[in-house]
Amino acid sequence: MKTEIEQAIARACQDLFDIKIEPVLTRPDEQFGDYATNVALQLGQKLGQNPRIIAEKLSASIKSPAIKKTEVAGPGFINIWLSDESLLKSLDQKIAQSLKGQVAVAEYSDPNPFKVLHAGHLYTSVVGDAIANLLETAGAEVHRVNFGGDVGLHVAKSMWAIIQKLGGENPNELAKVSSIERADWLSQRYVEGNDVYEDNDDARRAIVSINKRVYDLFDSHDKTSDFAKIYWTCRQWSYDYFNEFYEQLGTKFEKYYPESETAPIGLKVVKQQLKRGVYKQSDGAVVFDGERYDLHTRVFINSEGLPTYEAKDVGLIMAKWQDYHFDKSVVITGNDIVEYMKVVLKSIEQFEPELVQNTIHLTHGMIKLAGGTKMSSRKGNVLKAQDLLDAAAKANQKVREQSDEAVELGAVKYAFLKQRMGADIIYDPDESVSLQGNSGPYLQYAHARACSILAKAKAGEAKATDLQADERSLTRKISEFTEVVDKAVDELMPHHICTYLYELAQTFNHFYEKNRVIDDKRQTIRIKLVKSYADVLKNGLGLLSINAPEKM
RNA sequence: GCACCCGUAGCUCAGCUGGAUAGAGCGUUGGCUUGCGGAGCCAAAGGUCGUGAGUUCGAAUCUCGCCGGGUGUACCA
Repeated sequence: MKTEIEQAIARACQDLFDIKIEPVLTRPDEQFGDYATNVALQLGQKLGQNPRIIAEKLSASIKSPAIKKTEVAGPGFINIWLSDESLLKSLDQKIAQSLKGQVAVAEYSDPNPFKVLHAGHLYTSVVGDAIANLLETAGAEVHRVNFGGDVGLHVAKSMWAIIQKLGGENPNELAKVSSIERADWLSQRYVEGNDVYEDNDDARRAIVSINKRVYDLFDSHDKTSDFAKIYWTCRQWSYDYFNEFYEQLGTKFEKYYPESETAPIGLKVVKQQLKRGVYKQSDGAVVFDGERYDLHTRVFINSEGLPTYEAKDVGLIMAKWQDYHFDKSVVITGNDIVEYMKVVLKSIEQFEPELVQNTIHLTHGMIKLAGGTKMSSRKGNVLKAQDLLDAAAKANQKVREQSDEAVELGAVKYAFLKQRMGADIIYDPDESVSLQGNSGPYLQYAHARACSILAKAKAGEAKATDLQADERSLTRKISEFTEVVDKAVDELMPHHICTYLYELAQTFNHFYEKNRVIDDKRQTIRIKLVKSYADVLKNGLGLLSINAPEKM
């Protein structure tokens, strides 16, 4: 519908002024019609003529069967009203398959084995999943992947503390940790290891040596020594814990890229490109000279010959490229590594420009709890993923006096998703579960309510081609859905969906307040609208991976 | 020091490829009320869009300076 009108405007411009233009259609205030365009204002500048006069001429010559009338307003806007019939027809529009045939990779969450999942992981898991959904709904073949450090200093710190706790390298002692305790038990060990690393020289030396031993496990394919048994068992515990978490959230990864896999790839690639002059030696390390591009210079291989995070990331990116040859790769991380990522990508651009061109790095801010409540674990101020979910459950318990996982999860997800990604998020549990206001549960309830209406009335054949004012407003709003999805896909910004769904629910509630549906003489058309409304709510929430129950 | 991000109503945020009176929610104040799920609806109050310039017919939106906050800046991730 939208493109049809855009074409009609483009034709009129061509005929009248012999100018090729791609008109931009916006959805204005309802009083200004269904669509509006400012082409006349743009043309006015180009042609040096009064935009209002241009608008008048254009307005008279835009021809499309879908249009009921056009009007010139303000400095030269052309406002366009669709016929009721075509507005109704637009309810059946499908989401544009703008990414059909494309392969997309979405990498998000990226937790480190042996460590606890914090609020940032929860956030990127939720948003990443929604973004992957957007790519999927636009027709792309989407691969969800995850990255994490199963080797490195943090693992060595954990391993040191684990061995202390077990009274030596006694893998059999691990059996004493029950399965439900494992995740907490591991994160405790990391905290202990991290503490001694800072305070105790002997322990630090021991940890450094453990770090090497962990890398050696991979080189020697050791799965059977006592040390190896401890490592592999605990590593698996971590992955079990992650998978359980993702299952709870309703997201699923096709593949994990552990650092143990990407490190050798990165090392190899960086060494190859060192010969070609992309990277260079400096103070015994291998660096990329970012300063030539107004970026930082960063170390990719340290002076001991070990790959840094930079090289591991090169390995990761190359592995994804080899595995998928993607048209689009989306990486979602915190915004603290934005400068870092620019350097890594700039270096790769020197030898795989197409890969970098197809890569999009999206970043988010910190997740904080409203009211400044310190949910600090014993070390530092990390807000854990579970703390946040617990806070939602507690808040929900308080208002509804019962727990409902679909509602709590919907509340958290929506609270994260409704905000444009980029800046810090202040999460307010009470507000998120609240049944009034712009919240997930509000929309879930709105959907359940619509379903309840539909359950009471049979949908008939709706033949009406004219609409009453409130019906028209609702229809107009529902018909915006596919355009909003297009925009969200285009920008990879799920919050557009949230904003829209909330406005839609408000529009519906406004309609429903004054207009009877069941047992009204306009029942058939109204039921059709309620059905479309419920479908859009369900589909929209679905794009956000939020459940839309029929009853609450 | 330099670089990047952020600064819109009391609070939390939309709006940012420049366009018509800057919009929501929460909170505050007032109204609707035996309802097809009132978990709703209507209304009011509340804004120098951090600040000062510039570009433009037109700036919350683009450019520059300044102020405030955050992050990053060579062998951590």
